[in-house]
Amino acid sequence: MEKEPTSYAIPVLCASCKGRNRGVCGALDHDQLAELAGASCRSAAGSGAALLWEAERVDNYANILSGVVKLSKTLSDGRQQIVGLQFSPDFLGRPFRSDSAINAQAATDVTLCSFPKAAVERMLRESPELERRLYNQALDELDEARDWMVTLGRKTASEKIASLLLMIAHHTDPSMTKGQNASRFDLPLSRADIADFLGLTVETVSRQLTRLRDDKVISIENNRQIVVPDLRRLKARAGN
Amino acid sequence: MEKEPTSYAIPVLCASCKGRNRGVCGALDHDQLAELAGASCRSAAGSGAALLWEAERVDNYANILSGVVKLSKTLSDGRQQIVGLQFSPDFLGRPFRSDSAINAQAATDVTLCSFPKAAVERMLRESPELERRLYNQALDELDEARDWMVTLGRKTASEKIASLLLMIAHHTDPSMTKGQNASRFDLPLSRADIADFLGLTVETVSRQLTRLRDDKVISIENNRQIVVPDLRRLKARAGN
DNA sequence: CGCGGGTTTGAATCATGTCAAGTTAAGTGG
DNA sequence: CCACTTAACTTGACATGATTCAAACCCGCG
Repeated sequence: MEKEPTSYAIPVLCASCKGRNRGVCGALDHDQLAELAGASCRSAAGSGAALLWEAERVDNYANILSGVVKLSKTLSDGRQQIVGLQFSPDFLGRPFRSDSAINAQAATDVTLCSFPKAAVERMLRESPELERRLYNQALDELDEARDWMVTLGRKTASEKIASLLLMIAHHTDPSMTKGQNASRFDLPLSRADIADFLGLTVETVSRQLTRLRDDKVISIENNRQIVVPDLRRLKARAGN
Repeated sequence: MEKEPTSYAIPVLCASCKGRNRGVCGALDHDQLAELAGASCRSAAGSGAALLWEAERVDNYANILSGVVKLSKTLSDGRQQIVGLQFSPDFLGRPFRSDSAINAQAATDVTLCSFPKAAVERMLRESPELERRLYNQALDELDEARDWMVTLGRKTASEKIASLLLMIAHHTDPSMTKGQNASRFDLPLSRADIADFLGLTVETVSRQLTRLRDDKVISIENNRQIVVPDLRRLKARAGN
């Protein structure tokens, strides 16, 4: 395919982009897409890479094209809490504030499409449709955060683990959208990450996972691959 | 003051309204304000009153004019978790979704200014400035929810209590905006509410409060009135 | 005065954390 | 291909912070 000089063409990069219609880019018309694509920059980050760190103000936003990003906060004495996971095609970054005191780190290998802050903020002012999408993502993240507050505050360790497995399944197993009753997926998180997400220790995470395995609710392959033969049984363990 | 027939007048109700410039109404011009005011309706609710309940779809949004509203979620077996507090002039309601599965209940006596859903949503489409404000409120609530995730997941009982006291002070003690080092305020929550907010039991809440009192970090008058002679000492107990 | 809701206090129990020791799996270099 | 290293994970024994259950307390109110 040739690069079209006119602004009506979909930019080359975007044409093949999985985020083109999902995610925020779906809100843009051809002109806007071209403008943003011109300033955009694809990048890959290996598992564990820091994407944005505490006070260190980065002046980029990004779309997540693939992989999983963990958002976390740390207390001064080192205790850590993961406060959210982001999946493709989520938008990464906190508009209107440069100091969100939140860390973003690649949980798995990740590919991003990043934009300079200024470009996004200009478009935000021009396109209510773009702002609407971001607003909706924020509302969804708020709903998720509140769901996790319930999990963190009121569920037992094993309920927490079950809830997390369900959440990961929903976000990463494509067969979950259909009414399937079984699921298979890779854990994007290490045991330590899971502990930091659920407010537990690695040891408890490990114990509860093996308990779920011993009870035949899940089976574990290669430490990271989870198979759920009967989602209802897992849901029953999640305590909602 | 006479009611002005022209749309350039500030509606009577709004003229004396504390939420006029703060909160979302500040985003509206005279016309819009007049339109919304015409459909609006003030109401008072006593402490404990349900403002919106689970599936029960209410078709109103509201501004909180005074008092404190608690947002909570409940598990099927009755365990409850408060997932947020709202203060004047916060906007109450979840745009774009009628089934947020969240409960809103008056924590104290509350006065509201409520609007029909349809009116707000129409204005939302017409006024990017209004949407911007709501977007910003959502982002702020998201930041707060994530802060609480850290508190719920990684702090000890006494750190949780100290953190809550600081948060309440910030929101309800007007002297907190200045660099004051002391504070005095009323707890808008019962011990049971505090427990539901912090993922504890009433007993632990009580024990930790008396421990803070015995250690002279706070003093408690009438069970609800808290005096903090030295905010730095309280902050030191909050574990950030 | 007694009643009832909210709160405090005490003693026993339990879930989860802590500490320490294995085990597994994946390199890495000889 | 085999030691050797290292990080991630699991398992066990013990300690402890928070819950549970029970009782007492406080205070406004009929």
